[in-house]
Amino acid sequence: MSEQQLVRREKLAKLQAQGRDPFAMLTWNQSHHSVEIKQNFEQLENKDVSVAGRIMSFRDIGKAAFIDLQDRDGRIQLYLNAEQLGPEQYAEIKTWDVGDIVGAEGYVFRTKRGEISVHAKRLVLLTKALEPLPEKFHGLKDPEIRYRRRYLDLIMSPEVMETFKKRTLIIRAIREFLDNRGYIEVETPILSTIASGAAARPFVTKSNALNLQLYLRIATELYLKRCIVGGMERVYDMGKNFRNEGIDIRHNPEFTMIELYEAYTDYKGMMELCENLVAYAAQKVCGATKLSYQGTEIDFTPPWRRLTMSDAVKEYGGIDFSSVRTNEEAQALAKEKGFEHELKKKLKDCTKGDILNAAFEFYAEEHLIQPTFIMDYPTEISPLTKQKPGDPTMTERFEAFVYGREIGNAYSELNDPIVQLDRFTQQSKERELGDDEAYQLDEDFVASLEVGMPPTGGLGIGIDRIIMFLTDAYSIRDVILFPTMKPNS
RNA sequence: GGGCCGUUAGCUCAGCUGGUAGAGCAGCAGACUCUUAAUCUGCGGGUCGGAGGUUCGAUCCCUCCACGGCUCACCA
Repeated sequence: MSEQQLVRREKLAKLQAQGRDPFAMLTWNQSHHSVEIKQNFEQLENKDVSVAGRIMSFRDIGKAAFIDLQDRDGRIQLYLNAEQLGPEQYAEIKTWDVGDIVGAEGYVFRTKRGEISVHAKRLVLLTKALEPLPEKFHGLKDPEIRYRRRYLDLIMSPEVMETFKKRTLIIRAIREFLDNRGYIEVETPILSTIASGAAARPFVTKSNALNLQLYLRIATELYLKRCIVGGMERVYDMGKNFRNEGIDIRHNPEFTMIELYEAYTDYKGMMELCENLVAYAAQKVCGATKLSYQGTEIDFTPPWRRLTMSDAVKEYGGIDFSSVRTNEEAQALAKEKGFEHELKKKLKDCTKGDILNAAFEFYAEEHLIQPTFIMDYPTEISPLTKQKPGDPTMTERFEAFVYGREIGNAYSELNDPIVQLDRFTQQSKERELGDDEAYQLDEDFVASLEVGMPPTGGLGIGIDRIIMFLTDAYSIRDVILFPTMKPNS
């Protein structure tokens, strides 16, 4: 234990010995918060207020002192005067430390230097901090401590507090947007015997009661579609998904996703919904639909650009896939252009669709800075999507890209149970070819389609990624309060 | 998983060519009745991430390990 921690424990022990244990304090009535006092100074001047918060700095100038008190919203200065507080209480207050949590009553005034402050008449130590705070000027820099001990980060960095407040507002705005359109929010299982609905490795866990291996969900899709079958018409689930994959600046093993499904519309309906939903949240929380992200202006104002995958590859890679007829032709093209290393399977096992998708990722993705819908994905990589009328090799699917990153994925939902079963069978073959992320067959889901699912549009949006754009966050860890970390010892 | 970088006082950081460590803030003691990175005087505080190795001698050089950051791969 550090010298400073020992000193604080001694101070605590002394208070406890005097029967004034700060940890025995129960309540404090906060009549006002810091920022509120500053904003309503004219009405509050000379009026009594009661505030509470953490001591962030203590400037002792002899028989007077100034405390910067930090609460939920910001800081307010307290003015302390030895004469008014009495020598005994004033002497005790001088033993309090930066980091301690106090309540203060007094009247609002402006100091000679113009700082709106509370002239304290009564101060109470509500909690003793036994550990000193990070340095007041430089703040907390060490990224490891910031993520592991986020509470320190929140105390020391107002912009971090701001980001997480915005996170809540963004999520609230999204719910509001959907609720206004007649959507029902539902909760689908996190624990399931089959992890399906997306291409990702799941986390595995075990039920003791059922003596059964279970998976944490990787998507909510198949359950939400069951809700559509059940007649809910418009549903969404916003919550955590879990994918047992790599961790980087855009990926955390647990992340927040919204999936929504709307009967009697298709992927074009979802396109409008997607751009309007994001624009709504941006307008509501940031006050604008044109935002700066990492120094680049991003314009979320609808309508967003629409481009087919094939056209994107033509535009950014100069390759015209519309003239490619066979898998063999596509394989030769991949080899010739030198992007066959982008393929996840052996070249000879790749279809034209696999190769088109790889070409898209290789040539086009990074250029999609402004919000763009990439439409019409190959059937073989879209096992839950309806085919395009007149072209069974392609599906009615889009992904939304911003700043070269995928933020959303949507389909005209496949509702033909016979075709769906066939697609799952294809996925099983992919699994046999070594793709351990191929979609797993969910028999009850297919059975639900046999009961009949109306034509439906569905959309999934990565909430953390939206929040990154709306808060100008560089890393996904900056928008997740407690990102996944290894234990540190 | 690969590559690069980092880990020194509670925090932010210095530390040269190898001679067992410094500053600022914070802390402690004192002065100061309008300060706001308050100021002034004095003092204390270190398993230099861990384990080995080289060396007369290692914070420094080498190896391994741990954790973290960036990046590539993986990943919607």
